[in-house]
Amino acid sequence: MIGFTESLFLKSMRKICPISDGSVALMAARLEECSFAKKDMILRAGVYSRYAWLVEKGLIRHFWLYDGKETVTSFSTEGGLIFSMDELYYGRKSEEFAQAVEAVEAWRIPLADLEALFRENIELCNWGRLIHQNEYRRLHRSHMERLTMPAERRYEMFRAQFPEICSRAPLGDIASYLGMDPSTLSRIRS
Amino acid sequence: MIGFTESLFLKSMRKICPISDGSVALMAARLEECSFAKKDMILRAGVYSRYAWLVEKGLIRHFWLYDGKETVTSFSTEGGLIFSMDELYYGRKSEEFAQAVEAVEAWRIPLADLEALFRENIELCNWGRLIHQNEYRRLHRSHMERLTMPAERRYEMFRAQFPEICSRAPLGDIASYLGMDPSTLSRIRS
DNA sequence: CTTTGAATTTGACCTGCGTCAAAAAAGTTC
DNA sequence: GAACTTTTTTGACGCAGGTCAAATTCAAAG
Repeated sequence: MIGFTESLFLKSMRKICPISDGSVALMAARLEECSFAKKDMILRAGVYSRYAWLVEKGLIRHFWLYDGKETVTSFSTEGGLIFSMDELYYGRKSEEFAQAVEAVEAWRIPLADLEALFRENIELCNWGRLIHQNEYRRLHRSHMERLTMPAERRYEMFRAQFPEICSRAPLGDIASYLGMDPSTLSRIRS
Repeated sequence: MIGFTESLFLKSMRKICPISDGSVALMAARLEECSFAKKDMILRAGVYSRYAWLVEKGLIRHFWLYDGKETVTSFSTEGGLIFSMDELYYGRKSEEFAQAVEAVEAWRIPLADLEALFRENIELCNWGRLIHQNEYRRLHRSHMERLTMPAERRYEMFRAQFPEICSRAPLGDIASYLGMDPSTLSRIRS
């Protein structure tokens, strides 16, 4: 894999907010390359992971297991940050799974190091805050769409906002994310 | 109204994380008492509000207006912080309304001052972060419930988690929050 | 290639919940 | 407390979308 300095990941970090070379170096010093094959679990519910992953390539789906049924809560792709919020913020075991849908290349960083970087470096701290805020907005919007729009319209919205994911993720996962049956989504698509 | 130092609001702040008397004083210096009658709008979509409100007493509902239809997104009560995330984080006009359901007593603080407090004071900053995280969790959970549970179960969950709001808010608002028809909730209740 | 299992499509049927409407109850205003 | 508004309850009915199941296409592994 290419170095962090030339990575797609760093590019997308810098699209969000300014990060000086010094801050990049601080971060890069903690990173370790790693990769996952299709279907590998990156996070598991009921387990401490101790790491966060910066996604350079690939597609990940996040889901809940509830009453034996999977519910997809979000997707991550190039530029995404994978971690268990339960663990980073509350020191609890994760309630969510994260699984590679496509093969994934990433850097991993110990959660404790990430936390320290956030605490000590204002640029990285702001980056973390902005990631969190954007995630909140996505969820809020998706919740509203679920409450106010019929299935077909929800799919259109999704396609408009995430065309890339729409073509890369399997139908079943998208249907689950949108809160509808796979058969319903299949019918909508035709 | 009583002083901020003896307020319920401060008590509930300190339940979330430690706040020294010094930080309290910093905050108190910026506060101004204010109140709202039942049905008063505290935030309006399409408008800059310039303030945040610390709720000492009363009940507020937050909602979206979409296609002429209101959708309740959350409730705030004693100890809650009311502000437009669109404005504080993105400098944009609010997309949400906030309206007093019961008469409200609160302190208001200019958004710019709140931002400065967050930026400069680590205790207040952490308090802000925690509020935000809790809000995210609530939304996440509520979204999952909507995706995975039938109407009746969703109401039970709501009642278990927010018994207070459940008895104070009108049926119509709770139904909207839970994403069901008022008539459905009325039937569930009996 | 062939096999085997998973994902998607398609059809027939069914049901939870929304819609519409009207009556009853509760709250507001003068 | 009478007139009016708003909220809640109740009933009849319909449909979007779920469930079940079988057929088909796709993908991975040997």
